[in-house]
Amino acid sequence: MDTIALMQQLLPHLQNQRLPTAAVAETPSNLMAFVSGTGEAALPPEAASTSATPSAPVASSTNPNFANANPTFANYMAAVQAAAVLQSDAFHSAFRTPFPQSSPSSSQNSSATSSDSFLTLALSTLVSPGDSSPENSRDDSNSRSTSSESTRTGLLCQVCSDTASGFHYGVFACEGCKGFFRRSIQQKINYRPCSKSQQCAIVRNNRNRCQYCRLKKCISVGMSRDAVRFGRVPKREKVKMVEEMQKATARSLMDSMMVELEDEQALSTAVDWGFQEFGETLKTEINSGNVSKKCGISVNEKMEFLLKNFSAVVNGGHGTFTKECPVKSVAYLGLIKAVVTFSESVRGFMLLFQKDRVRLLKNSIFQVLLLRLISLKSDSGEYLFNTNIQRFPDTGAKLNSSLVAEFVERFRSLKLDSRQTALFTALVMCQSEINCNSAASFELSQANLVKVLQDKLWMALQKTVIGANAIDMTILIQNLFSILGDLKKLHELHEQRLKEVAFNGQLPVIAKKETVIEGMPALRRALESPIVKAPSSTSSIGKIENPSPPKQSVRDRHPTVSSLLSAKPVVVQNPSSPEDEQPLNLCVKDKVSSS
Amino acid sequence: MDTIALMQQLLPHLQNQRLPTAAVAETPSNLMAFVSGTGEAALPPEAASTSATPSAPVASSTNPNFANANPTFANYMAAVQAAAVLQSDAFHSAFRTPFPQSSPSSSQNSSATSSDSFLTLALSTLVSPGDSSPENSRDDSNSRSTSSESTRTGLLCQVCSDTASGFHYGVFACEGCKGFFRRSIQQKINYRPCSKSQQCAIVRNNRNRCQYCRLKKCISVGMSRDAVRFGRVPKREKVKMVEEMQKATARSLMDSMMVELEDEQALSTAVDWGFQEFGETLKTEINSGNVSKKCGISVNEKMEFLLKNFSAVVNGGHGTFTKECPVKSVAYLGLIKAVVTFSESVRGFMLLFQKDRVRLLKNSIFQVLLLRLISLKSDSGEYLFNTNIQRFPDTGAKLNSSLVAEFVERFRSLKLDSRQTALFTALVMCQSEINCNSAASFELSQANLVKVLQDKLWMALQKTVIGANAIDMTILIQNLFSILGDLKKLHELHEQRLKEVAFNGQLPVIAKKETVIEGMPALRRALESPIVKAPSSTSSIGKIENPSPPKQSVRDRHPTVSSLLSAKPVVVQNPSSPEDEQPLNLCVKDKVSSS
DNA sequence: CAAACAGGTCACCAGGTCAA
DNA sequence: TTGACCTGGTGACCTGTTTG
Ligand SMILES: [Zn+2]
Ligand SMILES: [Zn+2]
Ligand SMILES: [Zn+2]
Ligand SMILES: [Zn+2]
Repeated sequence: MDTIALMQQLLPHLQNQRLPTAAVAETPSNLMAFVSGTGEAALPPEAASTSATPSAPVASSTNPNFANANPTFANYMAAVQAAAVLQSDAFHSAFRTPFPQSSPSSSQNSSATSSDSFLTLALSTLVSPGDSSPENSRDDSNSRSTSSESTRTGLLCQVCSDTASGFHYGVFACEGCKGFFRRSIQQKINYRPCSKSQQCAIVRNNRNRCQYCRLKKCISVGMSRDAVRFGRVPKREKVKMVEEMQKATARSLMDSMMVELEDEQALSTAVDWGFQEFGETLKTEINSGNVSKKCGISVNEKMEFLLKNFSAVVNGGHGTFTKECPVKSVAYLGLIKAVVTFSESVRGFMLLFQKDRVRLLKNSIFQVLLLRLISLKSDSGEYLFNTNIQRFPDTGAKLNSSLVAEFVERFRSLKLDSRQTALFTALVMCQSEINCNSAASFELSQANLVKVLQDKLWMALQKTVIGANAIDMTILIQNLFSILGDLKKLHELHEQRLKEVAFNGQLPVIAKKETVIEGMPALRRALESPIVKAPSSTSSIGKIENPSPPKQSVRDRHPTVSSLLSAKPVVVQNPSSPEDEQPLNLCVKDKVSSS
Repeated sequence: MDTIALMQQLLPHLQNQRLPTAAVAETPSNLMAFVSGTGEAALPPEAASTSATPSAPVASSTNPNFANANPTFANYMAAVQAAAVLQSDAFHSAFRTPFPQSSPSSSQNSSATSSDSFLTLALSTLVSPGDSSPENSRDDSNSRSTSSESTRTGLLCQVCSDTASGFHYGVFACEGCKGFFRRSIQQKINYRPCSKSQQCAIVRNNRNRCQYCRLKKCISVGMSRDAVRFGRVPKREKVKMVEEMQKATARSLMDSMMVELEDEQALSTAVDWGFQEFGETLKTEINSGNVSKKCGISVNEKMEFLLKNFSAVVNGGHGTFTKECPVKSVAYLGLIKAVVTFSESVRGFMLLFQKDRVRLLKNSIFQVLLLRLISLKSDSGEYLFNTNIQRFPDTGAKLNSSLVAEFVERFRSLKLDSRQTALFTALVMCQSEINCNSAASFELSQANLVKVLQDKLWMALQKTVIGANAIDMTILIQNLFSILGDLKKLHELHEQRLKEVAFNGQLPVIAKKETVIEGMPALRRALESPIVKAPSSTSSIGKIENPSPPKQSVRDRHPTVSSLLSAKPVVVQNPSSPEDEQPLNLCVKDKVSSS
């Protein structure tokens, strides 16, 4: 099965992991049903649509998570699941627990369709489950009962948050801190007094970097030679142990994040490396033909094809709406994997729970891909992705493509270097939740963690633009975030719309545009804002062909497409007056033709 | 010091006894003492051996590569043990537990005498030690003992594929890459961004050519300051590591084997070539007088002499039992060397570990020699080796010789051409372990390799007999394997018996024949099977002169001499009815005379 | 006893050094 | 600048001792 082969190619790091037979045993019928339907995935949309009715109950009965998925989509789930079973150990955690948040977030998300499970599933499979809550150390059958028993209580070292081996010198401590403290008090060593204000956070990863602060932490948590406790411990301290553990867990996560983000230089460098790595992977993926099997077309066309179909393919789970080249969702797995890999290069990101990482990625993958694509350069330094607004023939794609082209122009006008682009992309990824109204569903600790990460990334990005027009740059960059969020929404909506059109056989695109935008409150608000002045022109929104309503009033507290695109796509000359009257450029065709 | 580290791994118990830690007070001086001892290890072995800690340097001086260069019996045990250390990737655990079995195969082998050391030693010497576990990539200019010894751990630098010195910054890395990465993160170095597309391959030879790509590779393989691991490696990880290493080794070995055997045509051609070379060498060897110094006798007589005495000479390690012409064992070294050379012409055979090659050759050398001898042809196309059943004067040799004659007749009736004979011989060589009950002692990876090699040879051989009587040929060839195995056993037993006779000065050959066969369960079963019907004739086995007990019953599950020789020596007309009543032809004289 | 911890042990590694 | 070697640790296990 070529799907398996593809997965094997895409997931080399999972190759050497053992087969998760337990997981297979857990959901045998489930998998069988899925696998049996895999073959249909290769069928063109027409054939798949004919079998929609009979196979729909099958899909819903096999897995409740995909209840309202269309049949073709179920086939893709099958392919991915089968491949995941074969390849991934992460399949355990991805499927052992009920699916993280397949329906709640998407249902809350106003613009999200109910069939984005392919992306969710792919991300859940590809995003390594290594977060802090589950123990990654104990997975094998350790024969020793004593050590595993004490370890399994989950006690953490009060000094470094590593797994504690017991109660040493009056506190729960790991073997390392125990030995360190013993050595420290045996030979009365005076450590060098710490170069950085004696306030190093001590976690497992960095506990050996500052002996001074480590000993300080040891003493501060109460380690003492006098506090030794011998003999068997009565079970009266169980409760206290658990409390300590949980407190230590929360603290250790934030400490780890702080430590991880301590070195701003390292953060930037790592992101930069990851972004370049991402670019290489992307080039390879595009050239490999997974995206588009049409061999004759250029790289630029392939990229456009990729972007144009990404949401439809990934969310819809079937081929593109055009008949020219049906693309399977699995073909995009390599792209998803590349994004996941890039996310892992963002220091601190891996400290988040897998659930949150998946959500962030799900909300930002289109933007991240777009940013990486439009910043790709050839060896000679020229952009590989060149927008041509007139390229897309069908009217439906015009709005979307034009917006993309607009964004590309604006983005490139910033002339960000490699590092800045990488940081910006990372920031887009970590801020993607902001544009969704499901932000409240973040639990507190994780929200704090994400906030810290965002702040640090933003700080790092800001420091790269110190200079003459730093303020202008900052404002422009901020604007770009909003543009991106709306672009993503528009893109998804658009693709969904076009899909419907393709199925219905009609092309009421222009007439329906109003409806499309209706489903998107923020965007609608942005679109309506210039019309506040002229409410009579509300109906003219549909007539995209000639929309030049003068933008007015101050920038919205939540700047959106309309207000942002109204700015000149070149470096803003006068950033203090962004309210300049500008035409609304939702349809850029007019603008291009006029300018 | 790598020597110390290696020896510590190999001999942890010695290490424990050696360090006089009880006398030393506390850690710093303790460490100093230990380290100072380490410093001495850097001295050459001669100097170090005079010091207080001589064990490790002495052990290191017994480098197996030099130890087995001199094939004397005194060095034999050392060579085998050292070779075992060299061969086995799992030598860690092998020494941790009491050494499994120094030579289980030879002791388990029922027919092997305790004095087959000459053959083993000769093979160990002649078989080139170049197996796959040592690194073939490093052939240039590294005369350092340290690198070659630490190579034995089998760990390579994940950055440059040089020999890794340990687990540095989260990955296995060499000293060079470790230092490079340390320097890179200490001083925040920004290397010049690589002139050629940032895709330099980083290997040992060119790792200093592009710092940019080297650092990139370091990061991409996961080097990080956060990933450092201090202290002793946990047991589980070490075991896992060794497993991974073995798996990787096995996988690469299997890959190499597959590649080696990919071209079936080349395989056949090479074997054919080698077999012909083998024949030429054999002719030269026989004519040289090494085999028999009696100059007057014919070539045919020399061949018979060779065969007749081969086992005795080679296994016994002294001259023949006859006083007429004492032949030293070393005279047969040329033959053994010829066989070894032939084995090297079998593609893929050199990929096996030396240990296994030696074992295979030891078990098959007689058959291989026999096959080569009986298929030797003069320039005019006539067989050089002609059996004459009446030729052997002493009664003891008759059984053996008769069986050989029978086999020759049967084998030649197949009318195999040169290539087929060569393939058959190679197959015999690679399948020789099948007939031994020590097959279970093969470690898995090597057994798999041998199996692949066997399958490929068998496939190549089968493809040469496509045609009318392909099935018959196949069956006949399969039978020949079993005949050969039993022939070898009989031969060895016989020679051993004769040796005893020679020492005792008696000739109770016929009377003892029963006893001889008693020591060989499989053969005894075969011999007794026809006698089940007539148990009274058990004693008549000794009377080889007139043994025609009717063969009956079905073929044994392990076809042996009796059942196989009972088939007609011509092409089987009716292979579906092998149970046909046939006379037992252990002594072929009767049969030959009757037919 | 068995559980649990202080202390010891020694297989390991980061960082420094210095000749090439 | 590189990397083989050295120094100064580090921490996973082990051993001996102290308690319920
Ligand atoms: Zn700790
Ligand atoms: Zn500090
Ligand atoms: Zn290296
Ligand atoms: Zn380079």
